[in-house]
Amino acid sequence: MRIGELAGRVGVSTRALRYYEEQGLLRSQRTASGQRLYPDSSVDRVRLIRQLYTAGLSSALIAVLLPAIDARHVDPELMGLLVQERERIRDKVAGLQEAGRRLDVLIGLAAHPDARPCPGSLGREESTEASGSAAPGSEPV
Amino acid sequence: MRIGELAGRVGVSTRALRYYEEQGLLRSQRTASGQRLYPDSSVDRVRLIRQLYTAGLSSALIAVLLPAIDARHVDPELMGLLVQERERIRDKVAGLQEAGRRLDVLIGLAAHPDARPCPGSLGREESTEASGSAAPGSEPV
DNA sequence: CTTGCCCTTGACGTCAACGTCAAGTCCTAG
DNA sequence: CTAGGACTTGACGTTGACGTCAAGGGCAAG
Repeated sequence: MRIGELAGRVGVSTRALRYYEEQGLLRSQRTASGQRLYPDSSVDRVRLIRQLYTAGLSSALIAVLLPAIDARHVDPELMGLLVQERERIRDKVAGLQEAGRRLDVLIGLAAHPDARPCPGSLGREESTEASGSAAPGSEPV
Repeated sequence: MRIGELAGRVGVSTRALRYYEEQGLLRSQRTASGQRLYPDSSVDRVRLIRQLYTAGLSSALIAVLLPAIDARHVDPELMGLLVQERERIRDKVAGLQEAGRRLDVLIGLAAHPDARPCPGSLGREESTEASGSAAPGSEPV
């Protein structure tokens, strides 16, 4: 298939596909006149690329990752990056879930305006400071 | 405290703190000479801002969100954005976890090079296509 | 008074993943 | 043959959250 059809199937722009190729993430055959031709497998391939992008991986890392996925083999120097990136993803998930709970509290607040939310579930948790020297009132946020 | 101390405590740059103020996320008192002064509570405040940022929320949304958090009340027009953003976070978490599992497979692959990974756990899942018209060999990726 | 560090505003730079426009080529339908 | 849509490369624009540099003021120690 040509680039427009692939773009339409996956739901990305043709610009993006050319960009992926430029970054070494995607290859293509060419017709005699220079137009790109893709096999059907490119659909899944681009979906995988998108998935890695949305996981926050950079083009450079994806570029070294894809051959490892294809060969089902990682060499040790890549291994470090992989473990490190895995940890980053874990942290990111935790942060997202934490923020998600915050939003849930706010959303539930509107649904049940009477039920008081758990203290500290909306920020400023450890307010255990008995701040004595501050002039009360007129304190900024 | 002044801006440098706040930055040091939270672990962000002074530039970031001024940027937050510029975006309406953070306020400060000023000394007679114009230097910013923050109460201790700003430490938690900035941590909360960082958390919302890392959750992928924009400055604009955080700017309308923070007063709602403070007042523990959301008005209906904000409510829509909130639910929408909640859904976006949920999707993002799912995408991240999926990519995390992919990385886990690769990592485990290096640890146990013999155990064969589950088919499809490394991309190109539904390869159930018996592609008949493709010339075998010399097909691009 | 000077040294030195912290602070101020203003303005321009950065980076990544594309969007967008330009000028020309390819190809299919009628 | 011609219209028009799909394609090519090249190059510049965009966006958000800051980084960084410039030029100057504030302030405690020696």
